[in-house]
Amino acid sequence: MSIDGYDPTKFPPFAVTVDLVVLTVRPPHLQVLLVRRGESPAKGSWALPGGFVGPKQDLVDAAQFKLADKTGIEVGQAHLEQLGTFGAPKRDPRMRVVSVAHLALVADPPEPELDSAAWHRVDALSDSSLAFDHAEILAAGVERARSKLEYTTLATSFCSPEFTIAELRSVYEAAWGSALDAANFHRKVMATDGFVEATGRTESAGRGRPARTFVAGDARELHPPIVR
Amino acid sequence: MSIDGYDPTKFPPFAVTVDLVVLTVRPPHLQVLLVRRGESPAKGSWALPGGFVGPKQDLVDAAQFKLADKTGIEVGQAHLEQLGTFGAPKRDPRMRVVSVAHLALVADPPEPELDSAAWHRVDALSDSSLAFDHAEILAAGVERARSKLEYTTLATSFCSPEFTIAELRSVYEAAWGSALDAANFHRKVMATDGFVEATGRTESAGRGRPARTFVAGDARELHPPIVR
DNA sequence: ACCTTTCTTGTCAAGATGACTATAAAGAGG
DNA sequence: CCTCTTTATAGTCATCTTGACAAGAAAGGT
Repeated sequence: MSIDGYDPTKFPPFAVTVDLVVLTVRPPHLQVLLVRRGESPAKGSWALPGGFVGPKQDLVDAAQFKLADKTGIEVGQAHLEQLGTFGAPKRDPRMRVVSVAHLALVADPPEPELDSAAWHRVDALSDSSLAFDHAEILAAGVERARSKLEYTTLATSFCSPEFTIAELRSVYEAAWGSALDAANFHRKVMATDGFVEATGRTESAGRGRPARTFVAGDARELHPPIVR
Repeated sequence: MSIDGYDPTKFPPFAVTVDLVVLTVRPPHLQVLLVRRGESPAKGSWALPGGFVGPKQDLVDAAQFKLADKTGIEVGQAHLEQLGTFGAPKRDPRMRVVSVAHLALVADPPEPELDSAAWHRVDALSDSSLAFDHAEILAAGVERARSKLEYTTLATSFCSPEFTIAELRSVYEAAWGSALDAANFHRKVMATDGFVEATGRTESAGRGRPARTFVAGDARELHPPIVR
């Protein structure tokens, strides 16, 4: 090893993968996309979608590719960010695998084509039902999403392009698992410049007064935050 | 590749390293520990300390080890967290290297023993003066630290075990580069349960009324946050 | 026509914030 | 020893934000 500890010509062998925590909201539930493993180890149990990073592939590109593969969602249709890297020596029993986990937030996803993939309620999963350390990764993803709802405008990523304030509120309620006061939420959202922009149209949800519809604004951070 | 995209027995070859963003506050400046590269590429330029992850070494252990190696700071003496993973295909010209960056916050560090390591003011570094993509990693670390000061009690990690409110305030001022109202800061800190705990002692800084000293409390999050 | 439902606006008291003033407790210098 | 300067800490007050709730608006159901 060089004095810098940085001579990659003699490196220990690692495999690098991406794993995806793909979240969506179907009120009143927060859901995650899981795939059933077809091979050992942990054959038959549910796992996060993931795969190898190609030799010349950027990390986020690998995640984009896997997301499109599993959900049909293309670049720009979903929010995608790096979540964290999980590389405990024994996390995969076969060899040393370092997984760069990514968090994806999607709106109105189609049902998965494959039987081996399905949406699961986050609050109905037990830790032991996921393969490898995926329960830990999922927990990190859910906590990241929950906290980013507080101080960013990311909630709009869970909504269709055009949405009502009530739909936006249902995102918060599903993610946080608690009810918010509709009037105060409305006031708060409207008071934040660039969070949402009115379309001028309305949408009737069947019963009750029709709601005005909005599109996402260009603000990315919330000052002040929406508190849990 | 298996149907899961997860057969690590035929993996593309990656090197995995850890890089460290080690920050400290020497009022009124936020400083970062850099090492001068002794080898090509980028020989002679400054870089973040880092090194290989051992074949059976956990990521955070590799970071701990490097931190102790460069600063003499042992486990538990500093805050250490994973920052993010940087793996662009050409970030190292020699081969594919994925670096798991970590953020360390230390108090009162000793001067580095080696000439090849030194503390640098964060606000006096130009992007082009750092090797590889280390300017990007440093920027991510600084932004993480700045924002965590807002909503966590991490500022105490930059202080000696026993500190005054003014010292705590100087951490915020150094990190954010702006002055805070001493009276309001004092009120805010004292109003937050578990942020600091009084020792009963005082400490004279030469001139002015001596300040009461405190130790870090057991709270980890700030409700409400201290706003920038 | 009336009730129910949902969206939206308004009210009000309590709490938090920012700017500022005032007092306390030390050292410095005559 | 007595003021001046400096820093720490306490207090004041107008303004802003919040949470709880009431009330009006606009639809569908019966």
